[in-house]
Amino acid sequence: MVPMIDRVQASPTAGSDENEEQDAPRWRRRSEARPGEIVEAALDLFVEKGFAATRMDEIAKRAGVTKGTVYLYFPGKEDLFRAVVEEMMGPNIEAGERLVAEHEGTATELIRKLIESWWELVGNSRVACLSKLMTGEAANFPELAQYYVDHVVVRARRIFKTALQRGIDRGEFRPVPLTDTARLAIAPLVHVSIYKRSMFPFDPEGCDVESYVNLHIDIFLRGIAKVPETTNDA
Amino acid sequence: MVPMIDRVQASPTAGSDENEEQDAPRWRRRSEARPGEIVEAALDLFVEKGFAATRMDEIAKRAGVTKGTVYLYFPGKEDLFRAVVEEMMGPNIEAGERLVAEHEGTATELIRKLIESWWELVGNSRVACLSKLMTGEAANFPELAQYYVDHVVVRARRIFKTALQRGIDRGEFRPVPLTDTARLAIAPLVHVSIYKRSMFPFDPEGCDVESYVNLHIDIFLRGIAKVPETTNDA
Amino acid sequence: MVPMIDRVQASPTAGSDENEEQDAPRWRRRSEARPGEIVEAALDLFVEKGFAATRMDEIAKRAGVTKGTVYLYFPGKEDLFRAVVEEMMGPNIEAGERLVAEHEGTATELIRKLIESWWELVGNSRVACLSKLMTGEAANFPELAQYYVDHVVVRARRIFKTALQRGIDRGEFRPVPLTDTARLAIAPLVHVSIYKRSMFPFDPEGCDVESYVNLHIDIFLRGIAKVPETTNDA
Amino acid sequence: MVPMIDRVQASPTAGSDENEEQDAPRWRRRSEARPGEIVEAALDLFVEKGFAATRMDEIAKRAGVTKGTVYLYFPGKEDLFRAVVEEMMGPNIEAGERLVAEHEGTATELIRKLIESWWELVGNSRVACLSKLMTGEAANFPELAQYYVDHVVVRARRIFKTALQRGIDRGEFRPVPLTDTARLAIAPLVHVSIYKRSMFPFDPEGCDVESYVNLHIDIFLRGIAKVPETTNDA
DNA sequence: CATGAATGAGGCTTCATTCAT
DNA sequence: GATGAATGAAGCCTCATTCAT
Repeated sequence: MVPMIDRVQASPTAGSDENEEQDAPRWRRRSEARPGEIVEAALDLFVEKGFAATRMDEIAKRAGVTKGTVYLYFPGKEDLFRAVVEEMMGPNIEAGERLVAEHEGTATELIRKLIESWWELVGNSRVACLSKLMTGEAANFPELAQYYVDHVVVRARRIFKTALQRGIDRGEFRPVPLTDTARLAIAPLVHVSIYKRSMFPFDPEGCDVESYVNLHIDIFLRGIAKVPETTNDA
Repeated sequence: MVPMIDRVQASPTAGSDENEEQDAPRWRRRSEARPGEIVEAALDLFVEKGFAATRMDEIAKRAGVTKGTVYLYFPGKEDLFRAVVEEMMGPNIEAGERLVAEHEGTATELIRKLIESWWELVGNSRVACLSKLMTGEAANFPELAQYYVDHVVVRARRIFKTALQRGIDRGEFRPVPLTDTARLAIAPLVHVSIYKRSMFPFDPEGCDVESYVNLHIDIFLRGIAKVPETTNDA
Repeated sequence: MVPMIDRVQASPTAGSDENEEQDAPRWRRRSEARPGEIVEAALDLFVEKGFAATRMDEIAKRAGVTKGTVYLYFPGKEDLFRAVVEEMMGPNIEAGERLVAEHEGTATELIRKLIESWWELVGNSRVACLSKLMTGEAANFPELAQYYVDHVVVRARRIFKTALQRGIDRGEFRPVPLTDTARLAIAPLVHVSIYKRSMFPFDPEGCDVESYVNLHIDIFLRGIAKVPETTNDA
Repeated sequence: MVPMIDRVQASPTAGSDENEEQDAPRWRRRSEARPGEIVEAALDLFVEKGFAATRMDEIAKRAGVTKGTVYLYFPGKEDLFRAVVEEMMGPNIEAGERLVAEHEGTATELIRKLIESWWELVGNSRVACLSKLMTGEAANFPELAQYYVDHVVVRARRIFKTALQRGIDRGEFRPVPLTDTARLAIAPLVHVSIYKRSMFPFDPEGCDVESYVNLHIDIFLRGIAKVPETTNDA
């Protein structure tokens, strides 16, 4: 039983009015924070090991509680999983949508900004875990997969399609097919955020994601840029 | 590719060691084929549902045998998993390596050929499942992940790095950083082959992978092409 | 009977030790009533669902308190069960014993009175629950079962045996075997009070217990009555 | 692990072709008998301790198998319970129905025969356990209780009602209310068969059920017999 | 006193694995 | 070889019990 340690790591900002001294009471009432901590712990483990390979005990221990406590807040393992997914699928897409709506300037700049802020807001945060999670569990949770595709994947793609269309209209981009091009704008980002959470520790060639993303922006924008005469023959 | 199954069912006369006489069963399972069928079945299920969520019963049933039979060929579930992974990580990289070694012509052409044949040989076949499989199970099978990264990921990347270097040397490509650019050449391919086995059934916007891959080649090659004067400011 | 509950809610001014001042709560639960309410709630549920299938939460909720409170009054679930049983096995037999001791008149009248008053005092009240409870839990609480048999069953049977003996002595009844006849006098009563708490809700043919009991008295008394010459040959 | 002993006790007639010598194989294939043995074991324990208080391990051990084996034949504990109940509610009522249909002779004789054969066929066998079982679990398995009442209780009562009506028509019996009288004919039988499985071990006054049943027949038949002039006023 | 969050032993159930046939 | 009944360790979940507030 190491609740203190875990708890301290999980909520470093919690406030210093408790657990400062004395002889370790078995537990402490903190009901408001609990569900959140549990979801966090569950997210980490589900992403790392998958749904089936994650034991409820592990989740509980990482959240600084015991098995039974998890069941005070979630009816079962699947419900916890759903809660994790739903929690992550919150308001993150909206930022991108606002960016597109409010942008004034070239579409080139907009695309650059979208990719950069996607990485900042999403790719780097725990929300990016969602990609890996859903990729692994789509077959086991079809209705969640559907929801994820509809509310995250397609929506994110639409943002890029809008920006691309604007660029084409303004004469900045070649007339590229919107859907697949949007996919190609996003694919390297999603891929790297999945990769980061799976193969990365084993890859001997390190990767500075920042540079990687910038390189992607560079190549991608050049790749779709309007040119006077065709340089390549494809 | 499913070679074992095809061979066994499609060419009943091939192995002449035991079906030569008697009352003509149309074909007879050759016992040597068994492990192959089991590995095939296991691959499908592991890829679809993950290692932990796949039951030995299912694998056996899909392979057309009973649970006990699986244990005649594989000491345990983990061993079967390793066998699956190892079977897939076979000779597929070599084709690419030969392509690079033997290619005569522009690097642009080489890159195009590499991507196209990657898709044909790998991305389209069950070997591409490996990406999804390893992505999901890396944390649970670290030594396999390490092996996979070393023998597949890094090696594939090296092929592209070689081709890129050649293009830079010949003045076809801008001087791009090799590793990340190689990653960006591959990322959309791996991503789509993973996506195809997870979210695809839920994506309302269909995807013609052929066009997608060609579009990727097009944008990518333009993106790294040498240009007389800078078109974009990045 | 539910005396505790009635008293508490019906006489808010009774205990003047704590509700004398302030903003007039209409009534206030007197802490002495608590254990009684809990026992009542527990009885209901134990009888309905059995000991093992009854949760402490349910008992607490039905008693209007929380789980923790139950443990202020009873050390554990088994202790609560024992308390329930002991509470019910109180002074109810004595009424019958007094009836027999004080009765002046025919034994026929006495038997009739015993059965009628048994139904009024016992069969109709929650004490009759005890039959069902002990029947179901005898194997799980042997020492309680023993106590119950000794102090309730055998004692009740003795009452009837005494009455029967008196009737035989006075020439009202045939010389019947005392023990089994006493059993036969009681069996339909116990049976109906158990039945009422289990199958009754499912029985499409309703049952007016009053008539049933009177019919039993009638048939039973005719059945043991002394007759000049045998009508039946058994 | 003591499977042999249990198995030997559970099926003494099984046949001597096995387990005679040698070094005790861990288990032996006997799939046809298994479900029956498990139901038997489950019945015993459910009757003795109730559904909730009976552990699957116990059932398994008494059936001479292990926990997991039970789940090869029954999907879960509740299903096993249902199977037990349904198994017992088989063809036992029909014997009574045939008896009534085929009887030629006095209604008095018929009633006597019904009660006697009820005890032989039902009261004495494991089927009588059903009464205790359903009495205890009615609230927890309402649909089973309903089924039981409809197919056993009401049907058995109808048999007696028919016999009573015949006796009244033939002038053997007084005009008694059919339903309640039928109940009174059965109540002592059901009660004793429940009692036998709960309080009996604790009752210091032994009970020869044979005599008890005969006494019941005697008193009951005298009680409903037609008499020249009314002796009692009820 | 009363609360209810937290605990953890114990039961139900699954499933990888074994082994007599 | 192949089978599938049987096993039993391990995971999910419940709920009697504890205890800081």
